[in-house]
Amino acid sequence: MPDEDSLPEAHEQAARFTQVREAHKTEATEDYVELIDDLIRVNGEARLVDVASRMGVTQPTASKTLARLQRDGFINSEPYRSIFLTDQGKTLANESRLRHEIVFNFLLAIGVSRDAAVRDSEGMEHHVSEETLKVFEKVIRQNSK
Amino acid sequence: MPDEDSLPEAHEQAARFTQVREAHKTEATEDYVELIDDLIRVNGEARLVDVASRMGVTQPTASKTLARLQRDGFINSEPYRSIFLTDQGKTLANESRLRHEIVFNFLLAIGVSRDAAVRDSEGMEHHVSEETLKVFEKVIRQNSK
DNA sequence: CTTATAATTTAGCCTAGGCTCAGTTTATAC
DNA sequence: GTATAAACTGAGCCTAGGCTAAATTATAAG
Repeated sequence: MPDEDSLPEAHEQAARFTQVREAHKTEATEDYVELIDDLIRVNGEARLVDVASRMGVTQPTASKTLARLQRDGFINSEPYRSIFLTDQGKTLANESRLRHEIVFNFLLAIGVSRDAAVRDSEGMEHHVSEETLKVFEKVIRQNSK
Repeated sequence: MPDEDSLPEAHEQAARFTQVREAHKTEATEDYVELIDDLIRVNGEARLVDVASRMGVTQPTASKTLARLQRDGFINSEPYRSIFLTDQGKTLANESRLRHEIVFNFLLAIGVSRDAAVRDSEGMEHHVSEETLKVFEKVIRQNSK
């Protein structure tokens, strides 16, 4: 039961929520470039139809999001053609994949089932700070010995 | 380097992203009721001005969100008066607080600093499944021995 | 080589959640 | 008890990210 002292300072609490909102803004971008990178590796190219079906959205929704990614310099694509990552997009995709893998392997390491780890790492990866990520890596290393 | 087999089935991958999007929809609601509950405990009442400053948004933004929470049955409030949680709101606030505390204590238990734990638990709490939460609790118990 | 199908885009609509600026209501201070 | 300040609301705008329906372009089949 919290008492008077139990509330953090308003501006600190506000800063945290603001930070979470910032993270949300980049989530879609990260998820899309990560997926596009996967599709290129595995299929040789990334097509909108696959992006849409794997993101679980309709094609017009994927199309609109991809237009934003292009506007912001993460991808390149000609109308009706397949999608390419820019250097900026590749960098973000690599960072996202690494982070995703660390969170996933960490969950496995502490005993979470493969299924839940797959599901939870998708949402968690965007909200883990560098510091926490380092701790996750340490736990993974300890467990693999 | 992924090969042909490395992509999950499209419908499974889609289901995960859809699930994360669902979680996002309830995030704001959970954060607001949790905060309102805290304010009532500590201050005796929850006022919009405090909700806004602690969420890090302007008063009109908080006002609009609170209108939605009222529409959806989580809070009650008369115009220009303070905010009360409905039973549904209280239930959600309790669940959110519990979940938040588990994630926070788990991060501390594995060696994350207090500051980072405070920050990361805010974003992570909405993306941790029941199964993973149980594992987190187990780790907390092991560490407190 | 034409026709049918599949992929992509465009247009238009919706909700959530940000914002500013202006107005109204409530509380506070003389 | 009235003036000022603080709290709250309302109007209107923006972006992101969902959707459907319809048009366009590219591809495949005969």
